[in-house]
Amino acid sequence: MKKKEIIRLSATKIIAKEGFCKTKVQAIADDAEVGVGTIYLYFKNKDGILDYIFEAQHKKMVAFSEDIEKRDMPPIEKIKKLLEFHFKELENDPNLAKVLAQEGSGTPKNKTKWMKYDSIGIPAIFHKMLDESKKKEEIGNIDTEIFAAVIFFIGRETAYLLQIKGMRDKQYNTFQELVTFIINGIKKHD
Amino acid sequence: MKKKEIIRLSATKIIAKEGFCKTKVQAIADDAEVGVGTIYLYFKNKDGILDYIFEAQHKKMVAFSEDIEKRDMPPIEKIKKLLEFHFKELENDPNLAKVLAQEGSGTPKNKTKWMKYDSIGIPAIFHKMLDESKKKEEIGNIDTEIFAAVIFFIGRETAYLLQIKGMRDKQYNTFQELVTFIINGIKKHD
Amino acid sequence: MKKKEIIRLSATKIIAKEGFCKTKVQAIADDAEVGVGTIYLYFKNKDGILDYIFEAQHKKMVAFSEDIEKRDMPPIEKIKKLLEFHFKELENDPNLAKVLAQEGSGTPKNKTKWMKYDSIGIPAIFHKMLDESKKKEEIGNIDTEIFAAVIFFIGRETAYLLQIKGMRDKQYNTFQELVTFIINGIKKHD
Amino acid sequence: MKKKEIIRLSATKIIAKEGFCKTKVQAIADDAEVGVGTIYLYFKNKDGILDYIFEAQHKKMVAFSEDIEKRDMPPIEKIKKLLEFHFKELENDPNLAKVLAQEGSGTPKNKTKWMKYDSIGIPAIFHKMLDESKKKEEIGNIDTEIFAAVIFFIGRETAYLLQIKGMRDKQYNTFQELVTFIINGIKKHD
DNA sequence: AATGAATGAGGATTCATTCAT
DNA sequence: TATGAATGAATCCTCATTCAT
Repeated sequence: MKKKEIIRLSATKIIAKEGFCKTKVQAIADDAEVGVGTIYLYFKNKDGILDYIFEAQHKKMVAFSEDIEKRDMPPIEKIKKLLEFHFKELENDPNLAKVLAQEGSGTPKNKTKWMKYDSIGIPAIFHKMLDESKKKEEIGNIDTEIFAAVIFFIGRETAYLLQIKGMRDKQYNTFQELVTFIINGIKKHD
Repeated sequence: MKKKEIIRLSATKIIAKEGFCKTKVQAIADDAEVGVGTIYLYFKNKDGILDYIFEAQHKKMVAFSEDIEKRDMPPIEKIKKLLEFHFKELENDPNLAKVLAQEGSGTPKNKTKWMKYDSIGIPAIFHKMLDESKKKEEIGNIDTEIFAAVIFFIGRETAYLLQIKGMRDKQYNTFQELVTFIINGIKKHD
Repeated sequence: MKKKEIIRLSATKIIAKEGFCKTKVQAIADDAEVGVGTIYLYFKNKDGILDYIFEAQHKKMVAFSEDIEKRDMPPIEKIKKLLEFHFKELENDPNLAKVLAQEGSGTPKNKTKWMKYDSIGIPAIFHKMLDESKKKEEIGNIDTEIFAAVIFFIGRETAYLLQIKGMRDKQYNTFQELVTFIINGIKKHD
Repeated sequence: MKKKEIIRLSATKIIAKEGFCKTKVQAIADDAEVGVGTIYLYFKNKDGILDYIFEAQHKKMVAFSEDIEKRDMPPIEKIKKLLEFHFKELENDPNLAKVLAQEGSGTPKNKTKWMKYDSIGIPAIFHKMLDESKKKEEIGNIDTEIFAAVIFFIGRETAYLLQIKGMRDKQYNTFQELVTFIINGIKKHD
């Protein structure tokens, strides 16, 4: 694997455990089995590492959503598919889920470029889908912007919670339940 | 007001803006208009300040939930009441919402006593209520432990989001919609 | 003495011995018998210390030249007086002389505020005096701007040389000879 | 041209602009269009590059002085000739002038072999000539050792000043004036 | 001979904490 | 109680130097 990716994975692991602020660049270097200096060959500074973690994940999500957009299905099904992908990703890489949840929740001011873009970009995808779905009267009269963000964070938090609480065995069910919960929560009720 | 409370409020304000790690004790002292040394009269260390913020809020929540428990009403109504209180609190003090959401999401290892207790204690209350509600078949067959935590965090996250996105005007509606969303999401569907 | 002055003196001593680049802030702190942190209470950064050394000396020189300007004497006498003061200063504090000579000779780009002002300001004083003297035909038709700078540096270099070469005993004579040398060098010769 | 010479010229250029301490070996490599590693084929370390710059110039000066020594002319004329050569060299390569002036002024302790030798060797030549001249009573009763060094540095400093102040057009005259200044300064006055 | 990716010792700076007043 | 000047451990980042290719 490329050195940059090795560093990204080690950083994700350490930051998940310690939190970004408490993570020492040296610790990442040690885990990645490279010298500290090497990290600075691939990243401008410590923030740059976190930024890259967000960038990598963000690009994956966007690629998937673009793919889904092309397909012909009811908007609410698209939302379901995206939710499933979103959750599946976080389920597969719990460290990543932790980092995205923990470090993505700062004030915009303190966010790096991709952190900002991530917490705007992904919810924006959900937002667009929710609007479509609302137009077709599949879902009730909710504030789609806020709900898009809420849905986005529910996934991250849950992946993180399962991890924290050592409930990895519960994961499959939980994510399915969560998708149902969200779909039920937003569907039009008479 | 007591000095300790003045410091807590200043700390909440600054930490909300900067994040705990980047917050300098000096900045809190400046905002509270006391000397740095004074802070150390009331708090053992920097972590102690954050701990106290969680402690204060946690105690409020517990007091309310104990009050509600005594009353006679269907469990799902209790959940609704607690949710409304939870949201109302965060709505009234957006800085507090930010701090609780941002700093509450660390690894247990890095959490101070009350931070841990807060994210165990409050969800535990929801958990108990959800279990009762499940027994009475008001809600579907969900993993109540996880959902308790999810619901707890949805509140924090949303209060925080509204604040960040500068949508304070949307607040009243959003919180109502959110209560509906959650209640619908968990209710038994045929 | 004020802490800031103690630090300035220690810095002058160490920088004279090691050169600015090789001087460690810790070494200055050790010599001044203060903590490293203390230095940063009084100076913005390492450069700030050097800057202050130049500032302090510059102000002394300007004060003396303003004093001399008020007096009534032939311009060439004023030059002589200023030269003598200039040399005397450097003679009394050889470490200072070294620092001013060594670190004052960088590219403007690398100079701090007062370093720049010093190597412009002091020669400017000589320049003005030389122009006056030239008008009165005391001195020959030389490029006064360049000579002002040359005279300025001769002093610094010489003080420095005497120090380096361990010829402190020669000092008194040398500086007198140097004044004569310069005065003879610039005087009108038939 | 030989690689070593290409590197020497690039180093002279960069060091003149940045100062030795702030010059990065990589920057020299870039300017010389060679790899960093290549530099270490020709020079033991960074100091070695500076040393070589002094060595090259020193050897030129010594060659000329040896040539002049053989000729039959009054000592003061020899001094004049050497001064002219000294100035002409620095005039032709302003970057070199800067480097010699800036980096030649360190404490002996920090000087590399040739840096030391340069500021001992060249002044020694002047010293010898001044002594001869003094014996023939061409010049006054000055401390010839100190004046030799002073004269040596005046040249470097002036070449450097003209460069810094962007007065390249003034050069020819200035150097002539300077020779006159020095000769007048040291000549016997009745 | 030539390269440049990799290294890690070293140094500037920060900031939580203390303690004399 | 209240203060803030002083401290120094801790940490990011740089850059001279090496060495496998």
